[in-house]
This record gives sequence, structure tokens and C-alpha cells, in this order.
Amino acid sequence: MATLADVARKAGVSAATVSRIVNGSPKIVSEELRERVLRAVQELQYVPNAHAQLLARSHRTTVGVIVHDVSDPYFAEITRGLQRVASEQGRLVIICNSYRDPDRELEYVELLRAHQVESIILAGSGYHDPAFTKSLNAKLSAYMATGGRVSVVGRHKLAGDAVMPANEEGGYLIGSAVFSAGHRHVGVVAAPRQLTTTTDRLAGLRRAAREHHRTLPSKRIAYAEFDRDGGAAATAALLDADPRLTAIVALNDSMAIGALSALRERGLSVPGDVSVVGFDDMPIARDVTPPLTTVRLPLVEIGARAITMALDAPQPSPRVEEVPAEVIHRESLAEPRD
Amino acid sequence: MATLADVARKAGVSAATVSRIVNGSPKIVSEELRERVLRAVQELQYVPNAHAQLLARSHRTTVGVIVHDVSDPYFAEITRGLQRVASEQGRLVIICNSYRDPDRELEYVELLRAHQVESIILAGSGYHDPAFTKSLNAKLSAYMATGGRVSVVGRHKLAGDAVMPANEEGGYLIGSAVFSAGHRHVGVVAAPRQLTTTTDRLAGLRRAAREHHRTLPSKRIAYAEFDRDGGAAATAALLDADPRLTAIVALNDSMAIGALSALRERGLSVPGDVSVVGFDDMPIARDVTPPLTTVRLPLVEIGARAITMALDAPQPSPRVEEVPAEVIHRESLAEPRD
DNA sequence: GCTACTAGGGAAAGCCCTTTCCCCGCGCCT
DNA sequence: AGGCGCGGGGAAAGGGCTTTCCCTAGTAGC
Repeated sequence: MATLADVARKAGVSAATVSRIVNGSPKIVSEELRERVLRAVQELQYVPNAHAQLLARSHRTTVGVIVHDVSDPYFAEITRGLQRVASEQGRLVIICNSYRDPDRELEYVELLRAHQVESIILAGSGYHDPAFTKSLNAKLSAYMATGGRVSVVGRHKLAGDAVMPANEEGGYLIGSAVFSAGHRHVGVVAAPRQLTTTTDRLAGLRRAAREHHRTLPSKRIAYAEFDRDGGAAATAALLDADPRLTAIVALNDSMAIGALSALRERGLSVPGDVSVVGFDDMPIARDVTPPLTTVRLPLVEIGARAITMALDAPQPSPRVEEVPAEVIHRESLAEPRD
Repeated sequence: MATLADVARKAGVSAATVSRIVNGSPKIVSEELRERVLRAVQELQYVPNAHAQLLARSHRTTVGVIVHDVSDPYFAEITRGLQRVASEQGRLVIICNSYRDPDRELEYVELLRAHQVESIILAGSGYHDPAFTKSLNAKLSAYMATGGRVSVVGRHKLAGDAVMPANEEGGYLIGSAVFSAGHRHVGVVAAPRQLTTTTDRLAGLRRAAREHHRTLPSKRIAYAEFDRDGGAAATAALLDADPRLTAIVALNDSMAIGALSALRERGLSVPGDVSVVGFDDMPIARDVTPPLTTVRLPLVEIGARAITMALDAPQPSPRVEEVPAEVIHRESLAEPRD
């Protein structure tokens, strides 16, 4: 690989001059040298070594993002918003997938710190696990103590600024919609209970139930993997336990799609026999049959806010921004037949 | 940020010793010093500066991947296969989204080179643009000349090893399925024509048409954006131009889903009135109504092969591996009603 | 004509680590 | 007892770049 020194030698100038030209420093360089240098750069196909640059430069311009899985539309949207702001601010972003593994999350915090990122953004549900929360907080605090900025999306009790999607409220809204429609036998298809998102959404659902003078007995809640197949399995289990179910609330759209497929397999029509609602409003939600009634969170905006806070001037005390949820009414929810 | 030197000072040893302990070098260090150092590392929350490490170390262990968009299931799958092999081989992978912008692709090659990656993997359709191909090749060659490894997925005429998904064959197979079913009025919903994937798949379709003594007149081909809405728009245009259409071949599943929605909007049933087929077998393909007949490419394996080649010992001449396509029969394709 | 600047360029000191080379002292062998 | 080998540790030389500081001319000002 050609180095700065090679270019300098070839152009017959000092390394300093080459550096100034290549990086467009404010220092004025004569047209003649500039041309000579640029030609040498071309001929040698010189590309500056990013690591050497980062080492030599004092200011950092890259931010790290830790999500569960970018290929999940939920995170893809958040990331999109985040990237937009990042590139507006001239920042590079490194994306890390934890695949819902707390240990990997910890490792990534370390990795990002090692890469000297300017700030770390943690998105995606937290875990009900005090030991983990503690060590994560320790790492985050150490990072912040040395000038690092942290912002989190939807994580409770963590160091740094936070953007909080209204999971509880969303649960409440969708629950209200279901109960108001007149459903009495409602099953819940839930993601693993150690995810705080699950418990938050569930809490909202419970609040809605109470308001409608109903309860959500735990046997009507099936926990499964956070994906389509998990949703299908949980739905099957729910139906086996109680065939009278007239509505299924899935705690995210992927699982709702699984529910749809499980119902279809049993020859039950939606919403004729059973209503189904989801959560997140993934793009595909409007394209399944029937289109899914679900809860929309302004994900792009959430991502944008998270990074904005992280790049803002540091505040004396951590900020928390709440963002509202909204029910999107489509055809998968109807009144029970009765 | 604490540095190696800080740790060394605190533990009362030399920097060399700290480095050896932290990196687990083969050189033996006494238990006593090891403990002292580890304690200092803990107390200072020391994390080695990754850039300094990369600068100091000679060997590279990270590979770069350039895709159109990881959140697209197509690339998500490829990336998954790739990541698996990468972590087996102890490599880190940097993912870059070009969002189908050739210039951004060029920039990313540069960026990855700057980051001293060990190899670059380029996945996703190429462009019919000689000027672009030329400058991309120039950059790639420069990179390879300095020991970089390159492998590409489904790109023609590019430097480096290549994994070629059978786009043409896939087009042929799905085309044969449609024509064999007896369809005579077939419309094609295509992605932008400057993508080589589009033309390859189309070529296969044409071959199938010829074999069934039919043609694919250009007015039966509608080009649009590579997404759901593009598919819907193209379908609408096709239907307006010729209401007798009994089958629509979409050149990828996202567009097929758009087609489904456009047909639904017009009150046409699938496959009763019009059959629809897709390409790629995205996970969602089986969950739409009706489930989509489509072409499956072993994407995970494609990704794995691409990185395997890139990490292999360099070969004297570039290798090309073809991977076959397979039609997945589901309900969206049926015989025309007549 | 002399001083006082300024523009333009270079030398060199870092940035933080890895790794080679070297040194010291100990135990072993003869 | 002397030489040798080796285990354990440190000094220092990079690795490629940025940036401060300094120097030299040339220019303007009086």
C-alpha cells in the first residue's frame, strides 16, 4: 500500500504538505504543489490509512449503534433515521447486531469503545436481568466518564439520554381497541418475557383490560420466540388451550403474521372467526391478508432523536424523550361474531 | 481514556508486559505481574485503542461487504451466511449499504481500503454503465495489487473471484413454469433496466418464451422501482395497457407483493383471474395471500461461498462459482381460466 | 532601506500500540 | 566453578498520519 510518505517523495514535497492537500486543510498551498501532489496521489492510487488518521486526529467522527438485528424492519427503520442525521452531521456509523444476546451487547460496547467512537446508541428492548444491567451500566459509565456520549432507545434504567417509545401506551391503545370491539376471549402472543418491551406492552394491555373490567389471565398469554414461527407456535398453543378465543393480540407484527398463518392452517378466518392485531406496523403489515391492525411507532423519528441527543452538547442530567404510539386500523380487527 | 502506558505505570511494569498480558501473547509472564496488570486494567477500565492496534499489527482481520441494503431480506440472507463464516474464521465484518447508488459504491471501496480491510466483498446487482464498471474495476485492481482480496456476488466483468447466482436460469425456470401452465398473455414487472440482475432474469424469461414459441414484447414489460410500490405501479400500467393479461412475472418478490396489492385493488383474484410469480423467495413470500410461487436462490450459501473464496489462498486466475436456482411452487401460479 | 508581516513550506513531535531485540539472572551441566 | 541456556522482563523502533512550531522569502509600510 502506498503511504503518505510515498506520495510526498514522488511529488518532491514534505509529508505535511501532502496531508494538507489531501485533507483540505485551511492552510494555503500553492497551485503548483497541489497539482503535483494530486497527480502523485492518482498515480499511486493512494488512500490514507484510516486507522493512522484516527490515531493522529483528536476529534472523533464516528458513532456506534447496537441493535438486535438490522435486518429486522423495526431496527432497519430506526437505523434509517439515525443514518440520515449522521450523514447530515458528517458522521460515520458503525452498526452492530447483538442478535438479542446480552453478552454480545456487552462485547460490542467494548468494541465500540476500542474503536474510539464519539457516541454509542443502544436500541432495542432491554432485559430483565439485574446483573446484566449492572455490568452494562458499568461499561457505559466508564465510557461516559472519558467523554463518550450514550443514548438509548427504549431501555430503562441505563446511563445516558433516552428515547422512550410508548410501549406501555401502545399496549393500552391496542388493548382498548380490542376490548372496545367487544372481545371477551382474548389471547396474547408474546415475545420472551425477559425482554422489557414484552412486559411494557403487556402492562399496557393489562391496563386496558382493567378499564374494561376484564383480566388477562396468564394462561391466555403464550410466550415464544420473537419471530413468525414463534407467533405461529404460540397461537396454536393458545387455541389448543381455549378454542373460544375471538381475538389474538400479538406483541409484534412478525408474530402476528405467524398467528395469521396458524389460524389459516386451522381453517379459521380472520377477522371472521378470530381477530388478530400486531404491534410495530412493519411495512409488510398492510400487505398480508387481511391487512393487520397494529400499533405504529414513529421509528425513523425515534432513531433521529436518539442520535441527535447523542451529538448534542452534553447535558448535566440525562434527558428522556417520550414518543407516542398510534393505532393503525386495518381489517384484521373486527367485532366478535357472537 | 486510559492508555496502555497508564496501565503500565499503575501496575509498575513496562508497556510491553501489559501488551503481552492483554493480548495473551505466547510469551510467558509471571503470575504475579499478570495479576497486578489485570487489576490495573480493571480499575482504569482500560480498553485498547483498536486503531493503534491495527496500525501496529501487520495482519488484517476484517473484511468489508458492500450490499445494496442489508435490511432487504435478500441481502440479509447473504450477509447471514457471510457472517457465519467470518466469525468461524475470526474475522470482523464491516457492512456498507450502497442503496443502489454506484457512486456510493465507489466511495465505499475507498473507505474499506482506507480501513485496511483484508478483503472486500461486493454483493448485489451490477449496473449497465461502462464508465462506472471501469472506475470500479480500477479501484478494485489497485486494491488487489496491494494484496487485497476481492470477491463479488452476481457481478459480471469485475476483478476478483465471483459467485454467480443463476439469474438467467432462474428466469428461464420461472418463465417455463408460467408458459407451461398455458399462459399466453404474460406481463413482466421489472426492476430498473440498468441493473444487470434485471436483464439477466429477463434474458432467461425470453429464452423460456422462445422455447414455448412465444415472445415477450417490450410493451409487456414495465420497469419500475425495486420495491413494493414500484411493483404495484408497474402492474397497474401493465393492466391498463392490456386487460387480457393472465399472468404477471415480477422480477423480485417485493415487486410481486406490490403486484398482488395492485390486483386486489382492481378486484382481480390471484390466481383465479391473474397468476403472479416472484423471484428470490423472501421469507414473507409464503405468508402473503396467496402464497407466492417464486425462485429460490440459496442465499446463505452464496454469502458463505463468497467470503470463503475471499479468505482462501489467492488463486492465479479468478474463480467463478455458479449456484443454481430452483422454483418454489406455491399457490399464486395456476393455469389460466380461459 | 529597514522593519514587520504574511504566505508557504518543512521538521518533528506526538497519537497508542506491537514486536523485535536485547539484557539480566538463575539453574543446570560438566 | 565456569559456561550455557532459558525464562522473564524492558527498551525502543516502528506503523502512517496530523499538527504545531519554526523558518525563509517575499511584500508592504514608512
